Amino acid sequence: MPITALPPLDETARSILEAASKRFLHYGYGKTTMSEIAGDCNMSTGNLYRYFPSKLDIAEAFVRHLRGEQIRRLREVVSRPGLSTPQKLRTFFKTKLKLVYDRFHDRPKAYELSQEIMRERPAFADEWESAEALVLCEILEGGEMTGDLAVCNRVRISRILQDAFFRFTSSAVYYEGDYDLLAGELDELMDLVLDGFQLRNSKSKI
Amino acid sequence: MPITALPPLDETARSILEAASKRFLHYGYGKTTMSEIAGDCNMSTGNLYRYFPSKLDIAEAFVRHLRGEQIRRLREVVSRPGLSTPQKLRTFFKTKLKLVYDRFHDRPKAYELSQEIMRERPAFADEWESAEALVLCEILEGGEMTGDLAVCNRVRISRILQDAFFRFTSSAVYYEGDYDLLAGELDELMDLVLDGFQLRNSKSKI
DNA sequence: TGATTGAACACTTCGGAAAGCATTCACGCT
DNA sequence: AGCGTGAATGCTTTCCGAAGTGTTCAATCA
Repeated sequence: MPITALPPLDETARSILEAASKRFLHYGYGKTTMSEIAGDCNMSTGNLYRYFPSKLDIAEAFVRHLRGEQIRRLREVVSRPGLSTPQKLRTFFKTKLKLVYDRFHDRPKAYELSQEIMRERPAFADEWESAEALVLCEILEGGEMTGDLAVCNRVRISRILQDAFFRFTSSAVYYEGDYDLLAGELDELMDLVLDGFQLRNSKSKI
Repeated sequence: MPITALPPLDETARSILEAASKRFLHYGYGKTTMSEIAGDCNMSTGNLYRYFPSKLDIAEAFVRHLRGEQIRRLREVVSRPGLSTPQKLRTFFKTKLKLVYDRFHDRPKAYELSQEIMRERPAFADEWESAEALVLCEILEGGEMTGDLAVCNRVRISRILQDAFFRFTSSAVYYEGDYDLLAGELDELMDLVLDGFQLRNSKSKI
């Protein structure tokens, strides 16, 4: 099930989500209260619970939305015509770096919200990693078909790639790191990884 | 200047450091007071400041000692005779994974102390990364000389390798990850990286 | 004179009471 | 029945005075 497959929300639920999202983005999760959300929607706090099991679930729905957009974006840049498999892999991770970096720097509340959810709902973090891995798998599959890449255990290799580029997609670094520096290192690591793939491909063709 | 080059400490300073270390390991940094350390050394709190500028500096001296041991250990396993350059690289990162993993799991106070210092003294974290990079550079240099490796910008490649294996040496993962799982992924990533090096080496020989 | 002391100072942490919050539920309203 | 309410509940956060702690320094010691 793709991460973007949200259960459809009725109109009331959507207005709750919208009101909550605005406050989450502006004031942060902790500084937003259920009564404020209820007030924005002209309803009582009790009624919110008819539509969402808890405050955290409202936040999760919102983050799910944000993440869905990210996945869509990654899929989009990667499926642009004329890109070779190596170019796709590079684009994938560079786009991800840029997305996380930008979000961290100019939408700090959204960033903080994601962190919050990931801590409280580890399963959601896993789901998200899998959704990304799926996009990687598709790139690898494309590479195998065009002969750009040796046949491999795609699921496993996706995981290994996620490990390899973890530094550029984890938040730990963004306090210290300047974007161009990170992007430069990402490029060089990608060069090395692609050389690895190239060797495997030429070997497998013998 | 290697990380192990500590300014020599006079006897009083050493006894302070020893007393403090015991308490840090047993009770943690926060739960250890200057008066306790002073009491252990049969002196007044004021006198501690003749030997260390602050409590944090005592802790730093201790962590510096621990880290020095780690570097020594890494250097040792890597310089065992009969190891090829690829084997050295693999051993380096697997040892580091094991060191961090073990410390996190069975010496939590020592781990917490390191984290504390790294947060308060980012410069120390950099120094530590550089000290490790130096060991990597030496491995790469050895590889170039024996022809196992193409000539490269060793400092840069060391950095890239640190990036690539960041996930296995950062702490973020140890909450979730089981050791064998991590070690398995590390091995596969190393396979890929080594394939990359091999391609570069064969190319450069043409 | 250089090492050492311990009281003084400013800052942080702590504990318990008060306020605020997410969540529930018995009850209207339509 | 289904939508909605708002007071009641129990948990968490916030205050704020008191105790504790890192650091300094004028005085003492050897």
